Amino acid sequence: MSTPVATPTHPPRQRRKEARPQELIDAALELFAEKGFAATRSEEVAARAGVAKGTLYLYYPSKEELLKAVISQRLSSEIAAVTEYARGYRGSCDSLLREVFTEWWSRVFDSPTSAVFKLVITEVRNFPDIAAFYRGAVVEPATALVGEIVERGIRSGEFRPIDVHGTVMSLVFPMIMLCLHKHSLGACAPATEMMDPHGFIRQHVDIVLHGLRADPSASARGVA
Amino acid sequence: MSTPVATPTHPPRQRRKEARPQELIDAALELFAEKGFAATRSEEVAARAGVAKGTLYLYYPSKEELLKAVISQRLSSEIAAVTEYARGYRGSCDSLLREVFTEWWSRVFDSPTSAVFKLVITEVRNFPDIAAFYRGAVVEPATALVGEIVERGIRSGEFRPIDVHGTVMSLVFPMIMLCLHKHSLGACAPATEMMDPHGFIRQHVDIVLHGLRADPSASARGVA
Amino acid sequence: MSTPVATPTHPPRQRRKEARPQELIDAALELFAEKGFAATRSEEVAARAGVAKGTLYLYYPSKEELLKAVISQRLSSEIAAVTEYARGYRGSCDSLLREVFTEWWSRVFDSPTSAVFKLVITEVRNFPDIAAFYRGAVVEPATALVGEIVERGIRSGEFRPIDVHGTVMSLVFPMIMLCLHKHSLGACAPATEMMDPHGFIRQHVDIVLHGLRADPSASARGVA
Amino acid sequence: MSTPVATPTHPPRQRRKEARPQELIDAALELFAEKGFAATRSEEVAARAGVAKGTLYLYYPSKEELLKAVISQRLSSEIAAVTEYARGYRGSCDSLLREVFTEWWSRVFDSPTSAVFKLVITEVRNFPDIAAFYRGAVVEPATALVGEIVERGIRSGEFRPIDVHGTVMSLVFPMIMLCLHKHSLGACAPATEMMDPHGFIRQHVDIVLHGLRADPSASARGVA
DNA sequence: AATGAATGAGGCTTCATTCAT
DNA sequence: TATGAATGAAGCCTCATTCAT
Repeated sequence: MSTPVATPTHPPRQRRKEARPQELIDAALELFAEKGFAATRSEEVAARAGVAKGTLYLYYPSKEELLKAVISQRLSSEIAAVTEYARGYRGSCDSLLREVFTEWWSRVFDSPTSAVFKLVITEVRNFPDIAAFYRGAVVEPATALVGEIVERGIRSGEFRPIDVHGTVMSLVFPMIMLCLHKHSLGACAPATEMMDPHGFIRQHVDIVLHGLRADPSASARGVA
Repeated sequence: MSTPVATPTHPPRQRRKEARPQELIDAALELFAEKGFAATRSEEVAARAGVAKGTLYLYYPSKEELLKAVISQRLSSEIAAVTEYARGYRGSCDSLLREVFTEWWSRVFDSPTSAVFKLVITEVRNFPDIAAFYRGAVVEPATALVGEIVERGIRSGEFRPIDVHGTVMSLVFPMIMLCLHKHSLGACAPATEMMDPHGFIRQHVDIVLHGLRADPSASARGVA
Repeated sequence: MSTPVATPTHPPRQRRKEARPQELIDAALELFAEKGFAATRSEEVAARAGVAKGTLYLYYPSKEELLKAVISQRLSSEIAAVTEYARGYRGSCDSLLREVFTEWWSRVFDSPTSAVFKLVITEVRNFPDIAAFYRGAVVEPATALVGEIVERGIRSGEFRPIDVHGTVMSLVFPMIMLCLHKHSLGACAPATEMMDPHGFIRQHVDIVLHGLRADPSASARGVA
Repeated sequence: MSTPVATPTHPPRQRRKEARPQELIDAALELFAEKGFAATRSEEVAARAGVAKGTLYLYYPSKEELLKAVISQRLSSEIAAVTEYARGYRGSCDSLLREVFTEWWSRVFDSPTSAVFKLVITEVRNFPDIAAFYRGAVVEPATALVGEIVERGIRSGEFRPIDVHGTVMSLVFPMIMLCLHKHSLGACAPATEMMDPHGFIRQHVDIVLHGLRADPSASARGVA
């Protein structure tokens, strides 16, 4: 029995102009990825960010603009970071690819960024702006980065000659799928949690790189 | 593949009511996959199926029941067909897996079924019923089918010892990703259409099976 | 004590597709003129027209379009009718003007049309479309009609030479003011109802026409 | 009419708080007359007065109180001034009326006061307080002032016997209409600006007074 | 006294669903 | 059985007002 108060107690107002945009984006990413953009009410986003309905609109002029901010904010920085990471690496393409994917995976899977993939898959068709942005800021740089390494490996004879773009997708697609899974079926209650995702990715990269290796006997024959 | 003239086109006036449910499901799958469940108006579904708004409700009691019908209808039959296809196959696990995936892929990618994956990814979290159904009717049988073949390959020494479940995912995930892509980014206008999907899948399965082989030189011998 | 009914009794639905638009326009005119466009809730309009909120939007796509329909619907027809009425009249300009204004006034003042003037005055600045329409469909034809009669009277020597456009306004403005008054101060409760409006207009036209007459002595001198 | 350089412009930093209420009222009158009370945001009023949103509420407890202040502030003083002006005038009623209306018109039309009429017309029905105030402080004194002059003219034989109240309206209504016009249609862009308003009013008063004269030939003699 | 971030009631509009025809 | 007019709950967004700074 708490002391009954007649006056409707307003939650204490906080002025936090600087922090709000990020808090709203974080809340929105969670909810949009969980329920979809259309099924998320803007009031829910505000509530999860700890503000009132109207406050959201002080920072983003509409729910749609919020969506665009959510998507553009997370991804570009990750790609840039990994590209930087790969620059100037010395060693075999095999080990560089292992490094790159391990790095990327560690940044993405356990972070909220993993949810962005679901959001993009789900919403591009409704918001063409997003398609253009995602292609230019994510798909192209990432494809270029990995594609160049694979290409180098083929030219050096480390990998057998094979379609480069397809190889990139063979490497990357399962990682994205795992992100999607995490935010869809994987988030549904009574799941026998599918193996350790980090272990899976390590094994997946290993299998693919194994499958890329130039056939030693063939190359032996070719060299001989 | 198309039967040019023979299809018995029923005159539109006497389209019999037995065809309606399937027409509604087809229309709904297209639209739900394109725009998402929440963003699709039930009137649009009716319109695409060629009936009036009210008619939809004579066949499905609510938009949500329609969604469940859409998802449950397409997938179970495919899995059953492929399982049947694999039963009693004689030959190497490598070639069986190539057969199975080729068969499955040819059934799924170019058919409306490819859209179901996007729908499931998008909507499971909002409709827990769907998660249960999808796990039981799709994930488990499919995983079991492929997993058993891989396991057999390992036991027979054809494949190197490796985590089975992970291997299944390495094989399957890119195929699902390609279905998702087809209905999201891939459907957005100015796309350099990513390679031929059938070619990609053939190469992907090849790379992975290559990476699974117990002894490269042995396989080289086998191939040679 | 009426029989209590548990089920929420829905008012009987009526299908009246043909009659709705006019009913909605009539309701909207009353309310917009009474409270102003911005202060009228679209639900009130619907309620006064005897339909539910959503029904309004089956006939007009937005509150603003409803406003435009309200304004354009009433006025054009009145002007046309009066112009028709004046065509082919034979007699003095003085008596023609009396006829025209009596006719116009009898059509407008006691009908809902009187409210349109308030609406136009109030809302033109917010909706430039309305200004263009009103000028073209009302101001210009009406000014032309009356102006031509006055001009004829001047040329024939029946009226003294005087600015024509100003004269038209001297005649018309009090009539419009009376319409405005009827829907503003005049509608506020404890009013000593200002004289009979019809009597006032008759006297006003009489005074102005009196004031327009060519000075008999002057013209006598001029003629002599 | 403008005093070019002499106006003591206060440095904006030390604009003293005594000026604020008038600045707010001026800003509010402009905006309320332009867009209507309901369609004007209180933040706009504050901005036009050069203060922040919150500051408005330090001077007026609500938007509605601000409206009442706007209306009551402007008009009473004008009436008083003109009444004073008319008191003790010696000469014909005809010339007194010309004087009075010229004086009143020169005070009102080119000043912000002209906007008050639109505001009253628009908002009385929503705010009954305003009706009472306006009747008592404006309509009655003004009617009384003009009515008495007309009455005197009739009793003295200068004007023909005619309904006094109606005559007052015949004189005054076009002036108010012109004020309304200035703030509605007249403010909409591509207007062939209707004649000079001052010229129009002079002619209008002339026509009406002409129409009031007891005997045209007598007046002809007077003029001649 | 002044500011402007924050609040939340309230209005416009959409759309799943119902039901008279 | 099929239709589509009608309904009203619910979501997006605005803005008068409050209050921490």
